[in-house]
Amino acid sequence: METSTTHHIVESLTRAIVEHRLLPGSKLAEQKLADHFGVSRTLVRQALFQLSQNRLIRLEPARGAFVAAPSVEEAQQVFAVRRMLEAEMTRAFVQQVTPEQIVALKDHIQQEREAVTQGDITGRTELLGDFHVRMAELMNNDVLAQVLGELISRCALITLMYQSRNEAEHSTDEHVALVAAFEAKNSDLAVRLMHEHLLHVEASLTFDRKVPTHDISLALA
Amino acid sequence: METSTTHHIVESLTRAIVEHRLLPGSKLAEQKLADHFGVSRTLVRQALFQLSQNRLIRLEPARGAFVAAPSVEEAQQVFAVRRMLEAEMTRAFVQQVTPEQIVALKDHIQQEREAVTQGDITGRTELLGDFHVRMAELMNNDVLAQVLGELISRCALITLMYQSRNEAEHSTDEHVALVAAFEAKNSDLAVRLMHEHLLHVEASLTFDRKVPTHDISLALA
DNA sequence: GTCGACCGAAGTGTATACAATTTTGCTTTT
DNA sequence: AAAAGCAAAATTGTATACACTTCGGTCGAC
Repeated sequence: METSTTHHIVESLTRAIVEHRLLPGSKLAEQKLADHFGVSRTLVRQALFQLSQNRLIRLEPARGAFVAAPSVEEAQQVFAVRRMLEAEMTRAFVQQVTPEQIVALKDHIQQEREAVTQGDITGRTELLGDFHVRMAELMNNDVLAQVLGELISRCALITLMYQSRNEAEHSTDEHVALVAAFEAKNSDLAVRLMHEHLLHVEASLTFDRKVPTHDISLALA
Repeated sequence: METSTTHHIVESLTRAIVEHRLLPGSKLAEQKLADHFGVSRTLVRQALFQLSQNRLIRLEPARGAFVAAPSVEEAQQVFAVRRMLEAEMTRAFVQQVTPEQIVALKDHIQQEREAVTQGDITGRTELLGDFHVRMAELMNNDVLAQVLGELISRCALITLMYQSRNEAEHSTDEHVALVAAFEAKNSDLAVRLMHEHLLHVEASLTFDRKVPTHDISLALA
């Protein structure tokens, strides 16, 4: 099972959703997607099912697939889980940090800066999330990396739905401060910085505007 | 999408795997399952794909589906993530605990005791894991409950692969101690107890025996 | 006698055909 | 004119057919 064709469709749709080329609430008709990718509905259905597991789309019985529109409550819950998980991840990270890991994270931050200066919004958002996944990977804990990756993938859609002011530089600065705390092996400081960092990211989202956005956007699309 | 038939197949296979009626490494042939459930391969394939997302089975391209055999490393990683996540979950739980929640957890522990005295091994294992999910549900955080539920579902297979000595009573006792700490609103104590509890559960597994168990068990089955 | 290649059986991967449900637009009725 | 009902079109759900890969075994060569 698990062919590369299906994976390609998933990747393509994921990018389209995260890059906001497909707006939340949009219908994803199977035959149209099949025609577009030049495959049968079978493979499209596999891809849609996989995307529904990632919470990027919603499947309604006998109605079809729609781009997900995470509610404010769900967004806040995702961030609450991230704060719980990443606080302790940070503590464990500092306890076993190596100079090579510091270098790897500093490299990553450099990539973030380049994306910011080049105005690459999509790549920037992705890199900012990847910083956290990279930490998990550097700890050699695949399970942690996977779980965190799923959470952050859900955050990507949330961020793109609710983000208001430009906050990329701020996030990168906080990443720099985090790495400094890692380097100093100051785990209490690192945990606190991580906790505050995630609070800042959540706070930068504009939950206040009344958003049945997806219904309207469906009409516009 | 998402019919109830597929869900029924998933449930049935899940029970069979968790109850060890299907041993790790066993092949799950699509046509045989289709005949058994009286449906076409289409629905079986959907179910198998869903089970692979839950990490209960492994899909090998052009080879088929096999009951998963989590490695020792993966088991340890899952427990490491649980410790990170549940430590902070516990802290948050104590901060917002209500008398009703305490009652709910005590009720749950009573159920655990009944399963233990009745020798209901499967129900007992499930209830011991559900205690942790119940905490997440009581916090009104669906995302947390879902993420934790997935981790604990993976633990179920791990536990059944590696568990050695009878540890159910011990776990229930530790749940009692946890609830006592919740009731006293002693978050530091609760966090420490939860951390140690998970260490105990992991320590009760026998990672030492050399386990290419799944190959052998395939031969036996 | 052992190793290797080929052939058949079995099983998976994909496409297509058919059934069931929903959606849509028109007709009819009030 | 608005609403309810009905029928046709479109879309999803399921089954089946066919192509391709893998697995087992036998036959043949060395």
